[in-house]
Amino acid sequence: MQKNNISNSVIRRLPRYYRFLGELLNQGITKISSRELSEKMRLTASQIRQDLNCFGGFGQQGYGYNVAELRRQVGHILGLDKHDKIILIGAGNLGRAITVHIDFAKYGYELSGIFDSNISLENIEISGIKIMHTNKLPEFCAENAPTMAVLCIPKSGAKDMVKNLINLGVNAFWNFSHYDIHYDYPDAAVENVHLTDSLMTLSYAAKNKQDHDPEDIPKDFITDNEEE
Amino acid sequence: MQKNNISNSVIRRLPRYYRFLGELLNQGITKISSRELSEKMRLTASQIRQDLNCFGGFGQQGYGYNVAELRRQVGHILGLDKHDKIILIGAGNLGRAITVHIDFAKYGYELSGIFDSNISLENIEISGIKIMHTNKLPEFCAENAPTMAVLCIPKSGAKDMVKNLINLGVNAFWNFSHYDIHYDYPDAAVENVHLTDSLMTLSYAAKNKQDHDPEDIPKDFITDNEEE
DNA sequence: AAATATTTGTGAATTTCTTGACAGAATGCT
DNA sequence: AGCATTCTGTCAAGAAATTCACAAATATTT
Repeated sequence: MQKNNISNSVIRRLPRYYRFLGELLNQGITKISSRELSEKMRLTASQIRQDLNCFGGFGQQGYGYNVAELRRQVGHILGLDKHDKIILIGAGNLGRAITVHIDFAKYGYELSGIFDSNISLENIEISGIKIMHTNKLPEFCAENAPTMAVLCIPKSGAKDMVKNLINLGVNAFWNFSHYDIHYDYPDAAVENVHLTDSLMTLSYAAKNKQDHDPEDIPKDFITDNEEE
Repeated sequence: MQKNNISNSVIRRLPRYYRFLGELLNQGITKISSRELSEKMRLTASQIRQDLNCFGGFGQQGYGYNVAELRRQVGHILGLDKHDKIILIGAGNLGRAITVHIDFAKYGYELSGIFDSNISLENIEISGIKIMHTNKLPEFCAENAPTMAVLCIPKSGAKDMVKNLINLGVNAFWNFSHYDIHYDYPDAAVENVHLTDSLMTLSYAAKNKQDHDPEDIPKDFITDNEEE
């Protein structure tokens, strides 16, 4: 079904398709054409058709796309129907905010454990999950086999933690620390989040908005209409 | 100095350059060639030279780039030396985490106010800043003239809030809500943050890692070596 | 039932982005 | 001081991403 080399550009757009389709579904819209969707998402109809066709022909000529079915398909492509277990390491401000703010279940993950190396946090509950000390990780992973970890720890402790987790069978990392996992483990699936990059990009946009023309909004900034 | 049409691809790379240069500076490295930097950042030397030359010739043939000076220049391009005021709207979990976790001063912004519509949060302090009720916004903005706002509020209240803020002189938004500002205010500078997109992209990578070849890591995933 | 409207999937054209290659300039070694 | 080495800035080639254009298929109207 899936052509073997999907470009990164396409993959990065899939979550946005998924969100918009969810929104349409909430609004009770059952079918949509690439043209209509392109207007809502502010991109070209051609791009939408190209993107979707990397994975198969989900549409029907003369009709368009069935919203529910297309969303299900995109979700499947993204692996949102896997129902894997995920753990979170580091129950500081960021870790707690992510625990509360991100609805993991909505994206096919079960947040099954929260860990911190600070013994004084042990047994404190966040969103109904008790924080465990990191020395409980081997036991927990042997029992629950989580495949993904959210890293909300400082760079200093990250290297050892990743080594540990890799050995315990975790091979995907949502990495809010600034340690570069790929340098040591090129085979792990890694998504680095650098919120400050986003802030700096905004700073650039703000500066260049003030200075000159109120024209040419870079396309990536025109975006997003959504649920939640 | 700045050629008028800098592509979005280049702009999105600037924060990463800035981070790496900061790291080099911390390590006491005073000069670097595009080749050396390319090895550290895992991209081509040609791209680095091409990118930097969009903004001017910061290097010297036979020598390379002066790290401190280049970092200062990139910071200036990004507008990190503006020292504008920024406010944060919505003191929920996410808002509090951002307040504590993001070092705004490091990127040229002074977090000067935190606002929430929940009256019971009034006067609670986060990172030394007292939460104010949102009805204090007009007075506060008249006095302090913040130019940027971090939006940590639900989509439902976002539209009215943005309208308000625009009228109060705020024209840049770090938008964690899922309301699409650009639909109504095409001239505002907006950076939308969709953490769940990042999670879904990771899900895709994790799935396709398990399934087949341990080859072809998409280039965007190989990344980032950093301070903090 | 035929005619007209839509709308997809796809190959080709176009545009954008990245990489390669090298002249010219500065460095540092002997 | 001369010579080999390093390294930038830039132009041109190559690769990748996006858009255009249209045939084939379905839907809708008359």
